[in-house]
Amino acid sequence: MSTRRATIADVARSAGVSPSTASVVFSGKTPVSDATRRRVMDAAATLGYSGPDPRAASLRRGRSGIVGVVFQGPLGTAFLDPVIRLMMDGLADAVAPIDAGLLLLREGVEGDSPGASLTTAPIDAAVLVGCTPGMADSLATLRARGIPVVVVEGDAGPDVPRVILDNREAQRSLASHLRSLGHTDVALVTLPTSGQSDPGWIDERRRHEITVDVTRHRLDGVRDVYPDAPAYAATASSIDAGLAAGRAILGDAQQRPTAVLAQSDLLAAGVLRAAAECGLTVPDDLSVTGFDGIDVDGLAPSLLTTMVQPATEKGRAAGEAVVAMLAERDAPSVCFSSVFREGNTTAPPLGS
Amino acid sequence: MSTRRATIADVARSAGVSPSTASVVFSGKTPVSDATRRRVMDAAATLGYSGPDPRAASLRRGRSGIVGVVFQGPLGTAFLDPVIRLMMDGLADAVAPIDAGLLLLREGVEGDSPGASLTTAPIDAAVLVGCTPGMADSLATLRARGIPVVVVEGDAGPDVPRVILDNREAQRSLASHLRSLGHTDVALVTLPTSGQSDPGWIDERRRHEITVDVTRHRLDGVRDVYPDAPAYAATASSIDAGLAAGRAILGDAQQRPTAVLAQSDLLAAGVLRAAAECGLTVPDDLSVTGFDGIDVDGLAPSLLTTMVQPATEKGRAAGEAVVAMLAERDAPSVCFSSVFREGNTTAPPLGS
DNA sequence: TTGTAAGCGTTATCAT
DNA sequence: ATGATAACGCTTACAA
Repeated sequence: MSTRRATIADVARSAGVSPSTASVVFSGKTPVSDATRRRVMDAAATLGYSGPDPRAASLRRGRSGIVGVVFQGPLGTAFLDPVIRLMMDGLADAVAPIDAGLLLLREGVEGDSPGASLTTAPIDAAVLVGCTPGMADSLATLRARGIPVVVVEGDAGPDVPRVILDNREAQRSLASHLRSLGHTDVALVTLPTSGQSDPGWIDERRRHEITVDVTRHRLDGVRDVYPDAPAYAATASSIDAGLAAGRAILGDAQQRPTAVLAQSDLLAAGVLRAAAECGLTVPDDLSVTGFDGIDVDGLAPSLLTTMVQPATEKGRAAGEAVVAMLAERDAPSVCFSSVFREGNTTAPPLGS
Repeated sequence: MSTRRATIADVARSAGVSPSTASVVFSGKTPVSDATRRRVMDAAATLGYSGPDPRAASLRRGRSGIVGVVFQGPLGTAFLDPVIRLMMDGLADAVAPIDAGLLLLREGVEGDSPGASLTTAPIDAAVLVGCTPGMADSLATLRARGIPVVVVEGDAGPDVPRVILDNREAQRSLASHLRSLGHTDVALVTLPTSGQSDPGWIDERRRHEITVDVTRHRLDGVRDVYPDAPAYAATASSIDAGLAAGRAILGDAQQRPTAVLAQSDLLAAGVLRAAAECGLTVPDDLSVTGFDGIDVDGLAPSLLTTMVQPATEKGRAAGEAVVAMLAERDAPSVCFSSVFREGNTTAPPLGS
């Protein structure tokens, strides 16, 4: 019993066939006689050979079968967002046909690159998630390596296929819905305005410092209808962050809006809670809208009036773009539409 | 301008050095004179060479720098569990020093293996998450490939390092707490009893079909104190599943327990909601305990009485085990202890 | 259907 | 500090 693992050459020799034949038995790329196949498999079993070494195969093929998924924050944080989770499912689905795995990558930490994964990961393609401050760097790195990239919910220039949502229009629909109900005094809760941002009212200055596309576009959508609606930025897309924002918005009984537009369902759930704290009945005293159309665990029987976005589809589209690019085909950018869903959290303002 | 990408040999030639020297400039494994380094870097820049091809490097080195993380269900579902998310963070942390990436892998689908990722992924080690039905198969595959494995919350036999929790003892602490408060009539809500299971009461037969270690051990912990406590199995660890279970348990006003032990905080949050539906005040009319000690988004101001488990630490330990094994060192199994935390959801039963 | 041969791009070892 | 050389284990034209 030798110390080194058997190679396909060993198997071939032991089976009395050529290495190429043995290779083909495993890859199935060429017909092989049953007798030969059996001999090879037997030899493999005997030698404890469990198939071609993926490292060698990927060098030879020029492909690793791995797609990188690049996030900015801690992984656990990224997956807090239900939309991201759904997207991952769609992505996994779409790359399954080419048998690709998903490698979790964190965007280069600022300054140095200690664990320079982006520069050394054996990936065939990459999916950039979200429009992040470091995206430009990541993109440059990837491009230098000649690795195809697709961006989800971000803008990486004309040459990079993107998968996006009609954020502005969708958010505008929600605002229009409120206006048609008769609301004139609304406020909004936005997603974080930058990678690292404090909660608080968005003034003119801060308005111009919004680096997160999604946040800006949805804000614009509201402003299309309510140009002067005050906006409060949350620190994350979570119920707790929404609760905090809701308290800030609803705290002053003298100066309460009749409706709050939250930029995500999770935030809206928090606003709902804040409303309850303030003794407000939704939708009678206050209307609340969300965004995403996910199932917020534990929110029932409330059903948010929201825009349902095809999150899984977005991931699938990104995956399909990757597959296309790896097949040397063109990958078009795609923009998905969100669908209005009326729940039980919106109604005409009191006294209208 | 040739069509093929520059290799390290091209760079070396262009810089007037040997390939080995150029290689060393990039790997930093051996001192190189400043002048030489500069020449090589310049040549690389000129040729658009962005560093060694990871595929070739990994073949040569015998290492890919990738650690596989094996789940059973859809990725998005796995990440629903906050404990898993935290574990991923710890894991990512622990493998960062060896600059390893995390590859998401799904346990072989039943029967055939269409996208046979486990058999062909270029991974140096693998982390199996949870005790799943298919674990034995995955393990066999990995073992045949000679890939080191560590299991989190599962049992893969004596040779496989494991990272586990004192589930039974921890759950027993909670039960003891309730007993010491005076509760004699308790019920419990368990995690799913198998990969695919319906919700419902656990009878003697089903009791023996529990394939999920965590579920069984925590159940045992309760039974150590309350041998006859009825148990209701949830379909998932979520607020909604806990709500459903809570309704089943609390629905009959004539036959209500005075306390419910849920096997996860999310489930407990659902039970809390069910209690509210039934008009019960917690903890006066009903005591509820959780398990995990996570921050349930939106649960405040309720604070569950629960066992706080070091989820991130578990991931870190798994990562450290991987690092050890890759360094040919022994990786010990570790068992973490959970810490009792008294919240505001438990109290003596009414009239005691 | 099977065999021959030529790399894929690196890096480790051992000299110098 | 640098260079020559030999693998690493596999796949795929192409030939037979």
